[in-house]
Amino acid sequence: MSPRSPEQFAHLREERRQEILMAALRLFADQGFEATSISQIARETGMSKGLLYNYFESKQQLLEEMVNVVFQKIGLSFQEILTYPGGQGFEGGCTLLAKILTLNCRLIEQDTDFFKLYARIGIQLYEKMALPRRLYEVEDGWNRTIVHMLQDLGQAHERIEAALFHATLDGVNLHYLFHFEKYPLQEAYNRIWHRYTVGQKPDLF
Amino acid sequence: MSPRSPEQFAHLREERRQEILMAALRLFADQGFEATSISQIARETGMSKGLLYNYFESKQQLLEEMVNVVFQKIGLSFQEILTYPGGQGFEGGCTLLAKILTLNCRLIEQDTDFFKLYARIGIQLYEKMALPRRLYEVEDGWNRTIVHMLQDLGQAHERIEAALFHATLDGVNLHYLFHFEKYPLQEAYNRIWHRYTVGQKPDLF
Amino acid sequence: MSPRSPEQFAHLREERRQEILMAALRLFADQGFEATSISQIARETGMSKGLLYNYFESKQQLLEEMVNVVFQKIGLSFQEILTYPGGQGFEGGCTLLAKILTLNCRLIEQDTDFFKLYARIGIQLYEKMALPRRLYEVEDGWNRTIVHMLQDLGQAHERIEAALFHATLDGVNLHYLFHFEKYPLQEAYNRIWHRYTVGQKPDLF
Amino acid sequence: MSPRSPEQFAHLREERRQEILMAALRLFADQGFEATSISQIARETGMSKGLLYNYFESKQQLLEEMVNVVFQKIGLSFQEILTYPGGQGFEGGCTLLAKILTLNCRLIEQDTDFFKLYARIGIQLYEKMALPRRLYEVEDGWNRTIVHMLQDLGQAHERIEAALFHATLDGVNLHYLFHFEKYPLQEAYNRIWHRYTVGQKPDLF
DNA sequence: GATGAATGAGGCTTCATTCAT
DNA sequence: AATGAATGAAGCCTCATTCAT
Repeated sequence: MSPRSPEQFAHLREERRQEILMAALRLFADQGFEATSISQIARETGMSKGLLYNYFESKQQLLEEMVNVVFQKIGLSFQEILTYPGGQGFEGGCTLLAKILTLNCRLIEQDTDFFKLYARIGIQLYEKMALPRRLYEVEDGWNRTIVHMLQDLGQAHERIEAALFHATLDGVNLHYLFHFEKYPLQEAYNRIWHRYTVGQKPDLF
Repeated sequence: MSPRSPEQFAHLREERRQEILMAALRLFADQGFEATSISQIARETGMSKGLLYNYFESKQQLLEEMVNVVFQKIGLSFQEILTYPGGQGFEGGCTLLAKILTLNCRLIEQDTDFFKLYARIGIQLYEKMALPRRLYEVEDGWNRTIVHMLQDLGQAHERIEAALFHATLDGVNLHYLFHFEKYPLQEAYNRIWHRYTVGQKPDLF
Repeated sequence: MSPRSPEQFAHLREERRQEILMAALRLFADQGFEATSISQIARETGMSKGLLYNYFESKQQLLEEMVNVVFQKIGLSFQEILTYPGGQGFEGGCTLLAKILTLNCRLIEQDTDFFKLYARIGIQLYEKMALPRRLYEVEDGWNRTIVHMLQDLGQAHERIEAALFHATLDGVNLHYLFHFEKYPLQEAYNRIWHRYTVGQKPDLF
Repeated sequence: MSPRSPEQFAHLREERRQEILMAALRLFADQGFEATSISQIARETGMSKGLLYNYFESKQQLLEEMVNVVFQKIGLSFQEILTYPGGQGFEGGCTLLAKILTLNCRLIEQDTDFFKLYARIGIQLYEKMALPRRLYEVEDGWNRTIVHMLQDLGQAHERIEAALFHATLDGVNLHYLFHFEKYPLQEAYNRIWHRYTVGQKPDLF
C-alpha cells in the first residue's frame, strides 16, 4: 500500500540489472553476441522482452556495460600485478610469478564466462565498440609487467621471452576454456612455475 | 558460342564454388558467421544471391563446407607432422620442430583468414555443427606428435610440456592475429626453436 | 499534517489536471499526438506515469479533453463574436471587426500552442475523434458572423467575400505560426482593418 | 526461362517505386507520417512489408523521397510564376495573377494529396527533416513574386498586401482541403481576380 | 544457368497501460 | 494517492530463402 521508497526501488533495480548482466554474460560467452537474441535473454531471466529495455538502452549497450564489468573485474583483480614496478630481485620475481599463476588459475576457474567473453573480444570480435583500445592497454600492461618479472628472474632475451610467456599463459587459458575439466590446468601452471624458478621452489598447487 | 564440354562445365562450377568459399572465408573470418549476410557474399563475389543457392544449399551448409576446407587445408599441410611416428632421435625431433615452426609461420602469414576462422571455431563458436569432434581429433593429433617430438628432443615431463608447447604455439598465433605486423612472429618462433634445441642450432629465420 | 478538507482535495485534483493538460498541450502542439509519449508528459509534469492514469483514462482521452479545452477556450473567447446578430450598421460592423482582429491577435500571441493544436486539428489530423463536427460548427459560426459583419460594412457579394475574409484570417494566423516573430502580424491586421473600413478609421495597433 | 533484362528490371523497379510512393502519399496525407504504419502501406499496395525495404531504405527515407517529389512537382509547376521578374505593367500583372489562380486551382483539385502533405509540412510537422529550409525558399519565392505582381497591378502597400494575398491564397486552399466539394473554390478565386483587376476583366472560371 | 524481386519469420525496440507495493 | 517496474502488442527493419522469368 505504501509505495516503495526510492531506496527500495534502487535496490530492486540494481538486483535486476545484475540478474540480466549475468544471464547475458553466460549467453554471450557461450554463443556470442550476434547469435544471442534479446528473447533468449528475456527467457533466461524470466522477464518480458520489454523489461530489458527498462534496464539497458539497447542490446549493444548491454554488451558494452558487460564488457565494462569484465574489464573492471579483471583490471581490479590484476591491478597489483599490472603495476609491478620491477627491480625486486629473484625473490620478488618469484612472488609476482606465483601471484600471476594462482590468480589466473582462480579467476579462470571461477569466472569462466568472463574469460570466454574476454577471449571472444580478443579475437577481434566487436570491433565496433571503442573497446580494442582498452584491450590494448591491458595487454600492454601485461607485457611491461612480464618483462620486469623476467628481468628479476634473471632471464635473458626478456622482451621476446615475455611475448612467449604471455602467449603461453593465454594459450593455456584458451585450451582450458575449450577442454575444461579434462585440461590439466594446475599441472600446466606448476610446470611454468618450475621452468622459471629453476626448480628451486616447491609446487604451487 | 562454341558449346562447352561437360568437363569444362564441371571445371567452371568448381571454380565458382572456390570463389564463393574464399569470399565467405574472408567475411566470416573478419566479421563472424552471424554478422555476415548472404547479400554481402553475393556482392563480394559479383554473383546474384540466387546463384549462390545453386552452389550451396544454405548459409549453414556453406559454413560447414568452408570449415571442411579449413580442416582439410590444415590437415593436408600438417599431414606429415601429424603422423610423426616418434622414435627419431634428437635430430629427428629437431627436424620435426623446424617443420612445425616454419610451416606454421608460413601458413599463418599466408592464410591468415584460415587461422582466424580456426580460432573462432576453437573459441567454441559454431557448436551447432558437428565440428568440434574433428577439432578434437586434430588437437589430439597435435598432442601426440608433440609428445613424441619432445621425447625425441630429450625433454622430461613430456606430457605436460607438450600441453605447454601447444599452448605457446596457439598463443603466439593468436597474438599475431591480434597485433599483426607489429608482432615479432619470427623472433618468437626462433626463441622457441632455441629453447628446445638447447642453442645447438642456428636460427630458423 | 493538518488533514485537508474535501474541497482542498478537489481543488488540488483540478490543479493537477490543468497542469497535465497544459504540458500535453505544449507537447502535442509541438510534436503532434503520435510523436508524444506518455513518459514525456510525465517527465514534463514531474509526475509518475502511473499518476497520469489517475487523472485521465488513456492517452486518447487526454487528447480529447484537451481538444475540449481548446474548443472551450476559443469558444468562450469568441462567444460574443460568434453570436453577432447582424443588422448593427456600419459602426456595428466596424466594432465587430475591431473585436475580431484584436482578439485574434491577442490570443494567437498569447496562446500560440492552442492555435497550433487547432491548426493541426484543422488539417484533418485526429479524425478518429468525434471532433470534426464541432470544428464544423465553430467554422459555421464564423461564417455566419462574418457574413453579417460584411453586410453591415456595406460589402457586396458578402457570402463569397466572407469565405475570403475567413481564409485570410486563417492564412495570416498560419503564417504567423510558421514565421513567428518575423511575421508582421499587427501590420497585416491593420491592413485588413483599413481594407474594410475604407480608411475611415485610425490604426488598431 | 531467359532471365529478365536489366532494362526490364529497372522498369519494374520504377513502377513499383511509384506504386509505393502513391500509396504512401495518400496515407501520409490523410493520417500523417507517424500515424501511418509500414504494414498499412504494404497492405495498401498488396506487397509484403519486407519488399518495401527493397525500394526504400527506411520509413523516414520514404517520406523524404516523397517530399522531394512534392517539392519538385510543385516547384516545376510554379517555376514560371516563381521567377516572375516584375515590371510588366498592369497587363503583365493580370496575366500573372490569372496564371497563379488557374494553376493553383488545377493543382489543388488534381493533386489534393500533394497539397495535404504540403500543408502538413507547413504546419511545422517533420522538422527533423532538412526540409523547412526548402519550404522557406519556396515561400520566399512566392513573396517576391507577389510583391512584383501587386506593384504591376498598381497596388499600394505592396509588401504587406503581398502577405495578405499570400495568406488568402493559403487560407482558401486550406479551407478547400477541409471542406472539399462543398467549398466554392472557383468562386473564391474569381472574387480574388476581380478584387485585383478592379472588375476590368471577365471571370476566370 | 542466372537474376533480383518477393516472402515471411524473426530480431530489436517503443510505448500505452496495468499492477504490486 | 503515488511510484515505477512489468507486460505485451505492435512498430520498424533484416535477412535467409524461394520463385518467376
